[in-house]
Amino acid sequence: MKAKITLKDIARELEVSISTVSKALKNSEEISRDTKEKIQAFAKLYNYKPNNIAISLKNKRTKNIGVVIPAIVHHFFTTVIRGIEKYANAKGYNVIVCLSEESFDKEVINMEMLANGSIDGFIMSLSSETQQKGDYNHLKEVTEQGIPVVLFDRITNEVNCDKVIIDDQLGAYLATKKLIEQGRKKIALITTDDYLSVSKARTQGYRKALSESALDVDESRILKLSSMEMDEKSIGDFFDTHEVDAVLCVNEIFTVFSMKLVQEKGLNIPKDISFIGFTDGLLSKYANPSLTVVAQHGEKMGEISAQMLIDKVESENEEETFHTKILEPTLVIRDSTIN
Amino acid sequence: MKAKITLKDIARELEVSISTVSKALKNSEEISRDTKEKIQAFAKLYNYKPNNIAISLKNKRTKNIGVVIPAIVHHFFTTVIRGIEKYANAKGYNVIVCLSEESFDKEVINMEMLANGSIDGFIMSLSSETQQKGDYNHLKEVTEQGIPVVLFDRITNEVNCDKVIIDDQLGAYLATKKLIEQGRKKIALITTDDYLSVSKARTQGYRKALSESALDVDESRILKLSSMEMDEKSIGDFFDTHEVDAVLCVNEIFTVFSMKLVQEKGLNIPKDISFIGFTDGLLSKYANPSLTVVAQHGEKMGEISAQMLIDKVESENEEETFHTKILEPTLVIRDSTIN
DNA sequence: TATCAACACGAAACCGTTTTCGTTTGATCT
DNA sequence: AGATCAAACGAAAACGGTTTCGTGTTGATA
Repeated sequence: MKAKITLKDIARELEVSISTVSKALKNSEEISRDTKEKIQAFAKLYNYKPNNIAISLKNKRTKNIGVVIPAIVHHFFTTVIRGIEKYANAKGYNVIVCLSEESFDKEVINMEMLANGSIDGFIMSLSSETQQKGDYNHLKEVTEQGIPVVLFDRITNEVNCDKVIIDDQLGAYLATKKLIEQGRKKIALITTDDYLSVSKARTQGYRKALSESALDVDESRILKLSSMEMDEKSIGDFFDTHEVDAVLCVNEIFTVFSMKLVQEKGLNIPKDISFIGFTDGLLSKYANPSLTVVAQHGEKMGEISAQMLIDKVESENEEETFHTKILEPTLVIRDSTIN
Repeated sequence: MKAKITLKDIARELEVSISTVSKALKNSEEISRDTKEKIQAFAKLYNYKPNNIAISLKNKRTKNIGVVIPAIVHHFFTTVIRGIEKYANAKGYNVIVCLSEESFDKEVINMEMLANGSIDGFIMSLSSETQQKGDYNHLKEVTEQGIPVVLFDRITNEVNCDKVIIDDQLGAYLATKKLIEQGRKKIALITTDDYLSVSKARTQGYRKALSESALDVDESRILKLSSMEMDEKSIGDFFDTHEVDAVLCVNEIFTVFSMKLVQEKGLNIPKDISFIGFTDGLLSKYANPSLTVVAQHGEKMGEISAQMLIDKVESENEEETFHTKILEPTLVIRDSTIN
């Protein structure tokens, strides 16, 4: 086991001072050619690499960014992470991932752990519990300490920071419009409670599209589930008691499960009933029939979030201007709607 | 913007020495009740939290663990991360995730970035390119520096470290046996090239089950795809030219895609043809019909990996004993096989 | 009254860098 | 010859903690 070599080791070995070694390795003009070559050769030979921790302490910059998300076993979030990684890595940053598991307390604990010097900034999507409570003090504390934060997807306007979202309302609007165009009249919406910022926006888009087409919004056709978790019973009951010819769901899982239910009732998709979901993931691509969805462009979202964060981190000026980037969702047409 | 407060700040404010503050905050017996109370109250008031970086530098322990995986947009890997996070967080560790994207070079770069003090140990699954090249020098260098490594799922025996795998051979064996029991005779295998450690083991299990049942291994029924990526054409060609009554696939995606193909040919699953896949993910659960799979217990795998790593990190002794933990796969029976 | 232990605290080293500010040479200029 | 200057290097502070070892004070004891 050969331990890591330090500047001090090189200095002792070559009988020069630590500062000389440090400067030589940075190719400083201060040091003579001879000495530099000697030191550099020695360093290469022993595979010297500066200690990141020491540099972080000195520079007060860690080159780490903290990502706090509610869950990782969700296709959308993994694509976002991928986008963040891609951009961050290219800029020499590492990504520390923490899961809040939709819990307010875990979100707070994770942020506190990271905020004490471990990271240069946060990229976050709020846990459902946080959005439900409406308590954003942990975020405010962090921003007041001067640590930049970028919120994506599940955001709040109560915190002063950069934000990246897709236009959820537009997404739902486009999807609903599409269904209307295809002659659907009884369009259901399966969503979650309004405390989730995204669900609220999507419901608005759905309502807007219906109103514009002079279709009544039949409240009984809106199923609001209490959480993002699957609730097979509620969805089953809904289809037992409601007759609809199209369904818009706020995620893939609700959609795929619903399709299975109506198929078991003998209905044909998309002849008898159409489906559109949110999130363009594996489930949509490989469902039978394959799913028409509102694509959220998670990877792009991740890249942009990382870019905004790193820009803030590396900018000298302390100006407090925050931007909200709104991405356009797109409709990916597959076989769960009429072509 | 209120900057973080340090020991020095407290010391100055309270007119004591830094060491006194440090000791007081650790409730040292050395400090009098009065002074301790005063310092602790002050620290609480100003929300003092020690700087992680400074502590890391002093202790030579970062409480970070590096996770390097080939991809994150795969259900199996996300479940593993979840397991790692769960255990690591409970032990006060943070998780730095790096993606190799199946690239040897990225794997090397990521490891080098982290190995210079950023982490206390690695949890890794090898990229396909690394397994193909068979070059494990980056791993050997790290272990020689005394940084503990735990390999999971995609492993190699050329590196001395702890390992966690599922018994892939047994998984494939159990699945194939199941198909044979149900009277299937013409069982296909859709896999990837043998350089992937898991694919190799699974192919062996498949062969073993067939041999034991006195069924010939018809090599033409084994489709080896060149990578983990979907190759729609190869799979399509395969089903066009081969008549089989059961299929075992090494992942969910191959399985679901194959099912779609044969359904389009008018075959009924599971009456005419059965399917079994690997990985118990969303795709399997919500496929139509739902998929019978070999569950890999990713979350458990993650937890065990984290446990093995942290045990090594926190153990005083430098003993070089390495263990390989083999998890038992289980068959999750759903509707793509006869019940 | 001298001695001594216990108490309460401070000085300083250390972790591994970076960086500023000397200091020592030898050469050049007047 | 003495002053000046640049080149080449070292000493030391700093980042924010922890920890060892001293040290001054106090009260009790002989």
